[in-house]
Amino acid sequence: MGIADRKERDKEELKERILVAAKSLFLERGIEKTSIRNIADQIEYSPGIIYHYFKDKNEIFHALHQVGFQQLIEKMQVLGSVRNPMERLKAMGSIYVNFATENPDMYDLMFIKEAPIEHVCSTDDDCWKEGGGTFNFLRLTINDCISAGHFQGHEAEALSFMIWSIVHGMVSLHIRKRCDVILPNRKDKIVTEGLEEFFKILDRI
Amino acid sequence: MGIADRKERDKEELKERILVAAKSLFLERGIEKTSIRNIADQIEYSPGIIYHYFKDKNEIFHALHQVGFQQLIEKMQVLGSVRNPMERLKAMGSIYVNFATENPDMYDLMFIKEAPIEHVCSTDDDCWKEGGGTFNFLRLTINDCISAGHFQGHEAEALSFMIWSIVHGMVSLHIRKRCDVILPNRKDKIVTEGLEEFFKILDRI
DNA sequence: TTGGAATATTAAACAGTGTTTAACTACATT
DNA sequence: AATGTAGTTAAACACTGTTTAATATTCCAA
Repeated sequence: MGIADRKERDKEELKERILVAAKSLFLERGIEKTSIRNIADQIEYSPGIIYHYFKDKNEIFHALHQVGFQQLIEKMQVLGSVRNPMERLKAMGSIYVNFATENPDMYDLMFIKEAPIEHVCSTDDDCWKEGGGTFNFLRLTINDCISAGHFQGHEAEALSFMIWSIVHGMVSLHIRKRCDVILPNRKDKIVTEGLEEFFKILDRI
Repeated sequence: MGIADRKERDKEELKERILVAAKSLFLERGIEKTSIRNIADQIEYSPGIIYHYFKDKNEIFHALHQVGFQQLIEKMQVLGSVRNPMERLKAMGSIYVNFATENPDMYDLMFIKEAPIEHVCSTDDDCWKEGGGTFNFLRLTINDCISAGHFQGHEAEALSFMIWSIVHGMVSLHIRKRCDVILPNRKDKIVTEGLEEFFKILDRI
């Protein structure tokens, strides 16, 4: 059935165009100021059409945030070549912080905004498998570190959560402008400098 | 001039009533779903009146977030009695995490939301002195720890920022529901458990 | 006590928002 | 050519923050 196939492709194509439009608008004006009507204007369709492809606005930004996770996971690929688990952990921290610094709006969407996670919570199938995969990778690395004799007396999962929180905390304070206002003179460097302080601690554990 | 005084008091009173209404609405439905009209309804005035007391919606929530800082700073008072700087640092972490867990919406407003900080940035007088005071208190404690021989080789300010980020990271991942979805089984305990992992590290430094 | 100035308050409008509905158009199949 | 279906739209609904001009209310001096 070639026609049904073509129709299917057309549907996918329009869905993709909606996503592309949503992404470009979102990256240049933020989530709040990207309206359904803006997106519709960009793709030259009427606003109503968007609801035939996405349940609501949250679903669009959930789809977008998945693109962000693909980017992040891809960046993490190089970690396979880092043998020493402690070095791997550090490299992971650097990649994470770099990703957030280079793609602040995407990071915001993935780890701070409520919109995409609300969509996950309301459709309870696979619970944030994108983010879950990333966290699992961290947990495995921590396990390797423990096997290599580091982090004695620690509990792997809670420790992984805490270490994730270190990098998340720094970049989210930066993204949500609490650095600008508390350390205005070193606001741009403070995240990487904070990361170095974290590395100093890792060097002794 | 008694009359002018009374007028001044009346103005202050209405401003206070706006704030009280805003706070109760905000705490039960969030910032986005608290509209100027809702607040006006609550105080039984027309919506326009609010703009005679506050420049815009951001200014209202900036005022509210200051109330939150007063609460936090008050909770921090007991720290004066903790002599050992490392113990003081730990106690500070516990207070911070408890505050965030008990007042998640207030914490969100103070450290995550964009609304109040945007107001700070647009009116550039005293740059977030509420938050600045809290951070300064942490910095002083860290200095005490360094004087007592801890954290050798570290740079005080960047270290303070990183340590702040540990607790902020944990509570903000929790508040913005990334714990629910990644560690659903231990979602409520994970923050205090993460804090314990942090304490374990402090015990060796 | 009354008139006028100043202040407080409001209704109405503006330009936008997400979302739903019923109507309409275009097209593949019979 | 007629029919059924899928794609698309215009219009409406109930909201939003904010500004405006008009209206009440209050105060003070004459």
